[in-house]
Amino acid sequence: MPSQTAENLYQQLKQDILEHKLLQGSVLKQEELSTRYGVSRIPIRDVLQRLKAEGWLIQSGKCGVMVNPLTAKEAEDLYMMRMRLEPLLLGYAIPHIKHKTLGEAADILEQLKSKELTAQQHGELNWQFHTCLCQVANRPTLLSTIHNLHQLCSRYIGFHAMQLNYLETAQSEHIDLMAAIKNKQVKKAQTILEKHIANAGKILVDYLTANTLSS
Amino acid sequence: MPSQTAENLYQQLKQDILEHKLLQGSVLKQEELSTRYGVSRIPIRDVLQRLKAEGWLIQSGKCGVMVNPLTAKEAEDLYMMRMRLEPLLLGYAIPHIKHKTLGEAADILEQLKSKELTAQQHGELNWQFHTCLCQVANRPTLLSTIHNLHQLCSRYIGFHAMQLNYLETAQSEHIDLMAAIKNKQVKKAQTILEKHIANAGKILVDYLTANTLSS
DNA sequence: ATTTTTTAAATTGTATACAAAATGAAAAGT
DNA sequence: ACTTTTCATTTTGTATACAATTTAAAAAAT
Repeated sequence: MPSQTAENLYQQLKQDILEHKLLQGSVLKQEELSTRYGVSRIPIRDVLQRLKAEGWLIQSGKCGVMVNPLTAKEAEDLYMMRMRLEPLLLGYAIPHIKHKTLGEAADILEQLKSKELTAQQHGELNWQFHTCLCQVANRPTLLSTIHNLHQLCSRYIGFHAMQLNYLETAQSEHIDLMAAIKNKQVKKAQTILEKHIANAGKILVDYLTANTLSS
Repeated sequence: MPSQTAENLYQQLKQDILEHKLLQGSVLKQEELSTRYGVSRIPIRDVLQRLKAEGWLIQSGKCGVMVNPLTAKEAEDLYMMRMRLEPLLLGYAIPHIKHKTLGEAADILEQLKSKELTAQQHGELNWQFHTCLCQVANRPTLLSTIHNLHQLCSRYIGFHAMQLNYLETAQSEHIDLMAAIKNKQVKKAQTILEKHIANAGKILVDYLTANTLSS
């Protein structure tokens, strides 16, 4: 096993980036992280490599890594990709979705109604909703790519109050989506999902550009 | 800098996977790699983490990594993703493509005609052709995702003689693509590219399933 | 004043060494 | 014969220590 502590370290660092405890654009020193998380530099290095490959960190200068700054452009790219990939996965999944799975999805949707969710909780539930529906697709490569995109997107969600009015529309789109899936209307479900992601992306990108968070 | 030797090690390992010097499905031991490449286990670990995140290696059992086996399913996923993402990037790029860039692309296309190319050389040229056209899009996030997909695909290209008849059709599609780009016909260029990738993917997947390389 | 060069501090890269865990084979039990 | 348990071996995980590189700050030169 990648050793429970190493896995924890990975999750912890990611969460700290999500919660802006590690600020975007800040350069991370291995020694610093080492003392911060109470481990030596080797497990830190392992995690840094992974997070760099996943897009959480980027190279800073000749050596050194920094927390990938949030930009409207990256947000747009991430949503554009999700918009094109998630319907594909859903298409594979639908033929294998059983009533039981739909029930589970509905449950998660219910939990998503709560207004008392942190950004991570919201992101986590949202991902559970999608995985719940898509795990039966049995497409590990596609799934892991999409999972990574989702995670990176969650950095942007909950950046400010922005998500409040977004949640309203999202909920009704999710319900439409569930209905189409139940009726095995693949094309229709894919279109709904595509538009759903496009909407969310547009709201986000507009917000980010309006707040001139660099382009 | 990620130290020239570490970067070399990364490239070397990738190439050895491409050339089947490290066999698909084989479990890699850190110590073994350490002696094989003449470095200690630390740089090996760094590279393993990265290759795992990029999809070259996967977890094997509780600990240990193995060379991700080639499957028709993965190939299909990779091509499906490229099919949906590359036209998007091309769309961003076309408005910024100048005559000079088109000339460079044509040069690369010329080199691609050669029948005396190894699988990697072919893959490298193919990527140069696409990057050459798409770098002006100025979309780093999208580009790096696509780059990774390309690299993973190159494991499948040149798996056998299969690519011979593929190359013929690819060449003419590339020419059509160039023409559409020159005339700034964004939609048309995107459609050509999408179909081009779909074709290549279909040929590959059919070949792989026919040769019953697990599904 | 501005640029270049030098130089010292900080930081990463790597090796060695040891601890913890996992693997696999032998032994014991059923 | 087959399963379970035990135990030795292998392999990974981590810490410490040192070398090489990079950074940036001070000094020198234009």
